[in-house]
Amino acid sequence: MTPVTSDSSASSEGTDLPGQLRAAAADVIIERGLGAFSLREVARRADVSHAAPGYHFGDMSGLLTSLAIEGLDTLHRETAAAAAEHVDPLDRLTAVGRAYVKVGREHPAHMEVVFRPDLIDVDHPDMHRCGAQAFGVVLAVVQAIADDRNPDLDVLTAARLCWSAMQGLVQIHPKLGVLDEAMGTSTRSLDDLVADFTRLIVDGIGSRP
Amino acid sequence: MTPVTSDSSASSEGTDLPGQLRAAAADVIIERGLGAFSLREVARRADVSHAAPGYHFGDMSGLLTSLAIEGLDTLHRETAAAAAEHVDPLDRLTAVGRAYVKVGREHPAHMEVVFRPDLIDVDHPDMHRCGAQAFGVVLAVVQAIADDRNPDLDVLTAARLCWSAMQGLVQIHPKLGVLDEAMGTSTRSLDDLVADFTRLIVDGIGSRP
DNA sequence: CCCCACCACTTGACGTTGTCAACCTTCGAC
DNA sequence: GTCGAAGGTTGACAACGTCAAGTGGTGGGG
Repeated sequence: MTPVTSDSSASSEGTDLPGQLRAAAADVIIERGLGAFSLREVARRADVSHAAPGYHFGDMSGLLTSLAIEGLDTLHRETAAAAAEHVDPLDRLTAVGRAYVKVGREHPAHMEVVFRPDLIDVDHPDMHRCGAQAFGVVLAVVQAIADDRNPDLDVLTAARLCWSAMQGLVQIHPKLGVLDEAMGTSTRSLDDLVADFTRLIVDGIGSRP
Repeated sequence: MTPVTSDSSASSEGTDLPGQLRAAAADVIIERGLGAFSLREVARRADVSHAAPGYHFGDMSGLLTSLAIEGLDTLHRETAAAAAEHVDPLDRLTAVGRAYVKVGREHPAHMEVVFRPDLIDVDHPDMHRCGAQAFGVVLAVVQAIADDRNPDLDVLTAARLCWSAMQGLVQIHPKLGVLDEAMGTSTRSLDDLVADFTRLIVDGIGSRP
């Protein structure tokens, strides 16, 4: 019945319905939020019948998983490109962090869906592949820092920390904002927070002078 | 019509329907996941009519918000209690981190809902209050570290980093697990990762000897 | 004793949703 | 000219969230 291919192979242009459905899905998520997401609304925006998304992606999880894979892929490409623009290891780490939150800002629907195991199929092979590629970028940058200044560093753990801090930041940044205005503390932009975090992670918060 | 009180005031015991509904909701989330959450299933488990949850909490967002507030409250109490058990600032930071992931492990439904602005009402006053209290614990511990070893530390930013890292860890830990077995790297438990992260955050990943 | 208002639900209904079977329609191969 | 598949559409179904209206019990005033 349903092919469940989710191919993005629309050779030239114009009639890539899976792609249009992904784009419409991202729009719906941005405008209405993931809580009010609906396949039928996606179909309506793409001007196809209500069952067309199901035909191409099997079910809702299939469509959202496809979106998540796209998100992980651009995350990989953007962070890799940002890292390649700098030679100093610390500059590279900061650039990767900035690229991370930039992807979160420019493709909020994609990034919102990446870490939602209840909505997507986390065992999809492409999820594994793209996730490992993206993590590889962080790993390489941290390795460069270790080579440059701290040969004894546990690179794997440090890379995990960097990823956790960036993802945590993207997730709780809005909440930090309201917390700030409730406590009267100064609000900082995402980019500034990335720079702050990078410096703190590198230097340590308890560095004895 | 609907009271939308969501009071947890069931004086003695036995007939605290809002509390039973919260408990049932947590069970549903744990067993079926947030994606398959349904008010009617909650009502079924509490053995009440399908509209009872709506009567007490207004709508689905009301029930989930109530759950999130409960989660933030136990997060606040558990981390504060853990911090009080140690005097050395570093031990306290590690203990707070462990308490954070412990709450995430023992009350997964509550913690899963805390950072889902699309499902809950993030502007609920109790959300602000409990969130600020919980953040206050982290802030105090980081302040102690600053007093002890690094008077120049930007305490607010450092506390934000700690919270982001912990929350990011809770969120992406399952993904790290599958990444590990895909890359052949060693898998670490959540508690071990907390200890690793704490040490790295304190010492810095680029600490020149 | 009666009545009335209120609380804590229940009942019933409506519109929307995800999913699935069945059905068209176009198109290239044989 | 017929076949078969690709790429959808149509129709149906059960489950869902939400809301208006109804119901039983309880407590207090007259």
